[in-house]
Amino acid sequence: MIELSKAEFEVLDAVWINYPATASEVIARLSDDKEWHEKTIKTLLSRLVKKGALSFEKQGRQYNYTPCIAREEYTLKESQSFIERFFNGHIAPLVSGFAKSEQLSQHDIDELKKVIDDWEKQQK
Amino acid sequence: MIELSKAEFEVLDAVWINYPATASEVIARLSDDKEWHEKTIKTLLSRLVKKGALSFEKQGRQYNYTPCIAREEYTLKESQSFIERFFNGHIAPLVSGFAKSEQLSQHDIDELKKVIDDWEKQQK
DNA sequence: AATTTAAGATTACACGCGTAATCAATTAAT
DNA sequence: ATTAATTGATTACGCGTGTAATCTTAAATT
Repeated sequence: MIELSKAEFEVLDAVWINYPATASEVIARLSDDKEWHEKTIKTLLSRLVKKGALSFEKQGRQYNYTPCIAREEYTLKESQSFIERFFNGHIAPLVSGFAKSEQLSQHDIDELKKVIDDWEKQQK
Repeated sequence: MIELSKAEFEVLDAVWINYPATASEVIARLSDDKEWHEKTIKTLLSRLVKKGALSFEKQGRQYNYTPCIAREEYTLKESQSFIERFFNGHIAPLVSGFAKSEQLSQHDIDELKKVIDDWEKQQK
């Protein structure tokens, strides 16, 4: 599995919004939430390329970056390893923890029900 | 929030099994799964103390370590920040990702249903 | 009493990460 | 044609982490 740092993921996340994307586009997308220096973001883009999370094509003197993995794929892998580490591979205890600490809204519950519904339909 | 590294968490996890626990007990508990050197584990115990995750009492020349936080409390915080980072604070998409990739067993579904049931009962 | 052992304290060290600054080269502007 | 600006490449640097080795001191053994 490609291992990304927190900051690297956030940059990749900005590319996922819409790609291919140039460095300046990524910098623009991040400028609202982050106080990162332009140079910092470019460093992170390079590291993402080096790690195989981004590819690029030259367009004049700029690069057009494209993710090498889908967001869903990456977050699934991360979720698996998270749940493995903290809950021995079982997802229910995580949800249960949220429930106990009153972190769940009716909306969350509805969404969860739908997930379960869909799962059961698909079983048949 | 106390920030623990992966290795630190695994050592703390071995203390949570049963405490107070001496260094040798922790080392013994970890020896099955891990190839860690005894010195490595002691380093991690010290770092956990320094970070305020463990406290200890002297017992002769040994220390008796006790966690300063409950496992549930720690994993809840970690889960929150994980779900915030990857799923914008919503838990259902995580579960949904598992479902789509066929990571859910009937048993998981049953447990999730129970969590939902309990939540709804408690709402009334 | 002297010596060995063992526990925790201190030190070590390379690598990844956050956070840029500087360098080199090419394009845009004058 | 020069010069200025901008892009990606390279270099920097302190801190955390994984992974111990060495040091110090007190207890256990002989």
